[in-house]
Amino acid sequence: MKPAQKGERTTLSAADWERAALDLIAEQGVQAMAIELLARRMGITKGSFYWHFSSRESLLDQALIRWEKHDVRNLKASLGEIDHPRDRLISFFRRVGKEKLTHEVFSELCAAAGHPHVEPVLERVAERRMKYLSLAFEEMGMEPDLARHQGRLIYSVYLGFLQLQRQRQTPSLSSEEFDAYIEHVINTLIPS
Amino acid sequence: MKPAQKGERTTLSAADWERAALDLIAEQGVQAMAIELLARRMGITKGSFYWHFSSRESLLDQALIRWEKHDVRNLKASLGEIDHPRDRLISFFRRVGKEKLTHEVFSELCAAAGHPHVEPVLERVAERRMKYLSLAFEEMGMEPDLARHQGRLIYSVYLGFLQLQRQRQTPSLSSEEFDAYIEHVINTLIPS
DNA sequence: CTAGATCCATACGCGAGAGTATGGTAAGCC
DNA sequence: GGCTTACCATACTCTCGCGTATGGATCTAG
Repeated sequence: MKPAQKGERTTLSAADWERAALDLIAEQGVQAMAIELLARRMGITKGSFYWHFSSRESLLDQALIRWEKHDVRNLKASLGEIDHPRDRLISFFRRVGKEKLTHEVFSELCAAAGHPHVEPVLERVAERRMKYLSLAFEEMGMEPDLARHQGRLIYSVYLGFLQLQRQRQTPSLSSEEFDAYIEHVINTLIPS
Repeated sequence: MKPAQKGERTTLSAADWERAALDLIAEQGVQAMAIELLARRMGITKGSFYWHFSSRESLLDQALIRWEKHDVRNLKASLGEIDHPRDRLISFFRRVGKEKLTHEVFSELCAAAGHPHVEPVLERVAERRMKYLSLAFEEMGMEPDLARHQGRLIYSVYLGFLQLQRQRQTPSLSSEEFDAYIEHVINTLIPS
């Protein structure tokens, strides 16, 4: 057969399923990740799926692992390279809106906390992120306990923002209202 | 028949179904609110349900209305009576952990944002609460714009805290760690 | 050229949960 | 006592989504 033209059939890999799964999760949430729907989207059938994966849960696990790795890289990239801790914290907030897919997935994962396979992921991710944030505050001269609290606080603000976003109650992501709010958050929570 | 003894059968009302529904939502989330499960819990069958309600969605709607009313009363009671705005804001945070059922329901509703019947409720509730919060900041002498931002900010902190709670990542609700954190939040976000 | 491995299609079985159809029982009029 | 109405039980139908069974097609090795 022709080995890969327009919509030509080329053989799929497990990674393809995982990526498609993450796309669907980003759009409609964890619980909507149905394998037959995925199959239709990829122009294929279930038969393929159960060759690559043993069950729906296993796909979910693999997809989550993939996502988490990506998230770790993101964290290191966007926070690890900046040396001044204040800029690091600011960049953490500015990061909202960029890395769209990764972020939308995360938002849906938050909504699916409680799911046994999702919870541990969220736990690890939150732990990592809060550590990074707290560390930055320490480097700015805060005592460890204070820095830890401040890290948790600022991460909560971030999570709350995501929640409001899910409810369509954040000022549209690139308006002056939005910028003003971010400015306010930074001034309030990040010491100069 | 004896009109109401121990586990005696007495005729059920729509309100009973709504209360049971809210209980179930608090425990297992919106999507787990299945009518046959509810029926089993109440020692009854579906036949009853479809006499009182036309569909599952209509039960959900009624239950949400009931919850929202309750929440409005709560807000007015716990914030309206306190005259000093600073205490009002502090009480808003201390309120977490009290009013257990109402709070657990809210948490699950947040997780179910995106559901067409839930979203508008969350929207209204958030609007009301943020207004209340902003108003308190205004009364403390903030300019309106700043107060609005601060209201949104503190509400976000609250939402983020709920999210962490769903992930079992908050210091156990009555430890000194918890108190210290709350103290920190208050000191950081509420001017004296 | 042929046998095995790879990858996918088709057609089932099955349980959960919504909604329907219909009949039964108890209570209150007339 | 018969009739109506309120309330509930039983027994279905239907859909959705997971998982399985099985066979067909293509590719690669020997």
